Amino acid sequence: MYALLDSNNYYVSCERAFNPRLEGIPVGVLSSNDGCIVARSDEMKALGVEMGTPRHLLPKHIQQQSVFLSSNYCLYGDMARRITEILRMMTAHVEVYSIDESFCSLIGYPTDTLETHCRNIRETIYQWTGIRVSVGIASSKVLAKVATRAAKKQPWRDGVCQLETDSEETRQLLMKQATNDLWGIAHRTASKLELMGIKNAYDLRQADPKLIRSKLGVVNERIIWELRGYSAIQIEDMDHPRQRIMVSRSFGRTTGIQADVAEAVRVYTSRAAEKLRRQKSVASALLVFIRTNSFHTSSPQYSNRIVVPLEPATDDTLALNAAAQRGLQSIYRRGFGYQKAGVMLMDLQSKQHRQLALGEQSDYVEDAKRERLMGVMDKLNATMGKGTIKIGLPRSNGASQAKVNHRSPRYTTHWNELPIIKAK
DNA sequence: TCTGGGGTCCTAGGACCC
DNA sequence: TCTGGGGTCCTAGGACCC
Repeated sequence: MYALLDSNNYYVSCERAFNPRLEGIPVGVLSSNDGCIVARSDEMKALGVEMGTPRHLLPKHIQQQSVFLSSNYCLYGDMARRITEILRMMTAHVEVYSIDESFCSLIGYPTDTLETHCRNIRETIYQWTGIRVSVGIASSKVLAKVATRAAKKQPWRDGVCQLETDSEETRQLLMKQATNDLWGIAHRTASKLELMGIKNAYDLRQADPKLIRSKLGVVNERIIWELRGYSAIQIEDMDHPRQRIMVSRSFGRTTGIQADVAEAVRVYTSRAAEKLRRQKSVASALLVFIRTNSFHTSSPQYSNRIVVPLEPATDDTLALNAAAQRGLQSIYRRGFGYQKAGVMLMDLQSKQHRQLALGEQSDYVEDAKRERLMGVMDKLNATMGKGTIKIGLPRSNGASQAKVNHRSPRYTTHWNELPIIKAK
């Protein structure tokens, strides 16, 4: 059996845990550059605000009655770690699926105690972190998702819902759930299913797996088996080493200055390299891309990318940045207003098992020096704050710097941002 | 004026080989 | 007019997730 724990309106819940004044009013958390709404409180959902809406397109009356916050990933990430710790304490095995969702294996607990146990977990998380989670319990991940949805939507369940695979209750829920609300099925697949007469999750469960596989591929066939209660989907735990590492951002404002773009690429490459070293991998190739603002249709558009091979495979910020800058130079064109750049590290392998290139001679002395330098850089940046040590000349107020105008304090990770409470 | 970022897996089709 | 067949590997793009 699986339990899926899903935090309600996670980013908003984190903000509210530290700022009770945000309770009961529409709250939206914004994407980078304060552009789009990426998390909404129930009150904001009730106003009809859709996920991903650009903030500036919202009607005025909604803007006026709502509070908008820049995203504070430091805070959300730290709170997520605390929740995961609780889960590891209270269940046999935890697979972290995303920042606000984890699947827990409930092997070893008698079936009739599962719900009580999950209520305990839920209460503990609330007491220790102030975050409300919903819990769905079922024999497969897709059914657990369905259960979690019921736990959220049906108040009388009080946040926890356990589903038997073949019960009437489950059948009713599946019949009420449109296919495109199912995990793994979005509107493209849903419209294809509709043409085949499959409108809800129950229809899909009854469908012929072979037929679905031939028409829509193995991914959708697996969903049928999951709906029937068989476990058919494996997820990658978030802690597993990544196969690609990407860092990209929209700039705070568009720029036609090459140095601005070069700086962005340098900063993104450093970030990506840190992530690479943290998971103890090396990259054999790097992709750089740049693009103008595609929303400004009246301005000339340009977008390009290039893959730069890295030989030997490396995790060294300086080597990676040299490659990234070479790539950038070859695709940069003057006369455009750039809005976004990004760096992707590809063909990652474990550093330990790294293969030497043909004819490569490793320079142990030089390698060891670089290794130490990177180690010191990472350590300083980890203990003294991101960006304590950077490569290249420092520039301030560059165009690529993101706009962050409404960020809450990083309550749990930065002492100096704690609000000061004055004693009388 | 302001329009996110970072991932995964699967599939189809081309290149290439014998 | 005739124009093999089957396999592997790689890549780009589609679809989906939060």
